[in-house]
Amino acid sequence: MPLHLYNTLSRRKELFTPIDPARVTMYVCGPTVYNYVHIGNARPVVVFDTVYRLLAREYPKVIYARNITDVDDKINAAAQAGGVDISEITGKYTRIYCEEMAALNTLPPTIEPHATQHIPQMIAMIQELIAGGHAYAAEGHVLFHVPSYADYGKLSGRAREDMIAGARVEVAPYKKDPADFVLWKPSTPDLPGWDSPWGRGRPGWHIECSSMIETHLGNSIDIHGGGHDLIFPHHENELAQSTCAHGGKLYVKYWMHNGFLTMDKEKMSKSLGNIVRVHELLDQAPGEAIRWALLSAHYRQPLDWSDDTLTQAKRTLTRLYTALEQAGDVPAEAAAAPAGVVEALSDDLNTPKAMAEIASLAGALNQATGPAKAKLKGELIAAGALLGVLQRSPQDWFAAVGANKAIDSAEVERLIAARAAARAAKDFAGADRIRDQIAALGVVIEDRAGKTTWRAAE
RNA sequence: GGCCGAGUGGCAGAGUGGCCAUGCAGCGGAUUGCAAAUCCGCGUACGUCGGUUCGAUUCCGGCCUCGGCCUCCA
Repeated sequence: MPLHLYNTLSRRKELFTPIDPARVTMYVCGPTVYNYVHIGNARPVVVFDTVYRLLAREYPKVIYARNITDVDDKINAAAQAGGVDISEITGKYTRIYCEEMAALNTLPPTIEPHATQHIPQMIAMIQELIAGGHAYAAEGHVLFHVPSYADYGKLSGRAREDMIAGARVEVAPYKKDPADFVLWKPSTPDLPGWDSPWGRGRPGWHIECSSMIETHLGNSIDIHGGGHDLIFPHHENELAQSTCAHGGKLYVKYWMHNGFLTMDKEKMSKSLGNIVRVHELLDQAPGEAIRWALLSAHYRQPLDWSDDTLTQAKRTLTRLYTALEQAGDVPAEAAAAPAGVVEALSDDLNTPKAMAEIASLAGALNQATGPAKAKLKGELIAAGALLGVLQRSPQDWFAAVGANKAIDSAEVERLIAARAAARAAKDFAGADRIRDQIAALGVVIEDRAGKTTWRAAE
């Protein structure tokens, strides 16, 4: 089956046909860098990394941009609270973010544009919007005039009347229409700002993404992704301003939004304080296990996070790596990912189904003999590559699982040798006692093919 | 209030108008000195009430419960 993706705009799965097959473009909203990210923030990154892998398999050139928002009131607040320069905050957390995402086996995007490096482009776009009658300056602000775009509300499925009726925020006096949103706002001397035709100020949130997309990807792009909560107002506003700035040209062909990660069924968010940070989880499990856990539910479904989620992911990966390890006597044959896995992913990224296929593949590998074994091994690794897992040696995996435990490997080896001696002497009671000692160290041993191997227990 | 989504076996989580998801956990067996790993087998799962149908967890309608967005937010 050719690739189908669910489009938020049409509310249905659509056949994916790129605007230009020679240059497929995807943009995903990245983080505001003012603190460590939580596991919910990592979900879209892993999801769209998987989309990226799938696209790259099919198209020769895929340009994937993921931005860094490095100008924001929260950054200003963090800098002020710490008594440091803003760049210190953004630099630190950008670096940490990139490291953490890499630990989740996400490929680096083609481009990681920073908002502060696109101020002139933002100003230019705002000027075009003013010239086109879609925006106006007022009291140092520039606002997008929502009634100037007839299709406003189409993406989020909101009627104007409902929005006005539901408006809970006091409307700023300089707004011509309550729904108008900020493109540019004035800065005080102690805040970061740039000179502009409207005085010293800084950009509004939505214009950043529109501008970076225009700069790096073009007027029309294939896929725009992000979390569900970005549909309104962020993506709705982006859609309005970009479409208006480009004379009505198509802005995004496929809008994709991932569902939320919840904690006890409630949205994980910094404001609720129920967050689990990625760097904390990386102390508990390899990034690969976190990735597997994030992909274990379909991306549009909610995923409730618990300790058990991660434990199960670890166990499943251990089973898969064990299958690879047991096939260690044959080299992996160069193979393409099996059709079942590709089919599942092509159906709007059905990762749970792809995982089920991978599990059957591992089962088949465990039973295989002869040439089939090398082929299945290659297929399992190729399938894993599409999901961004199973790309290391089983030994590396077992070591990584035990990495957060202090295991004295020399002691383990000594005990294994002692047990081997006891077994050779048919002193099984003694051998079992030694095995209990080994287990007490948090180590599982396996006697296979005349050899004893060991790995860390979970 | 408006818009959107969800309710599947002990847990996680796909999917389908009639037959198997898959993984973890559990039980039984094979294998093993015993284990571990692996393999085989097992368990009357689809919120609720109606409707359509030869047949519905799957389609339609009502209801209940939960969550999200409407304000910064992945």
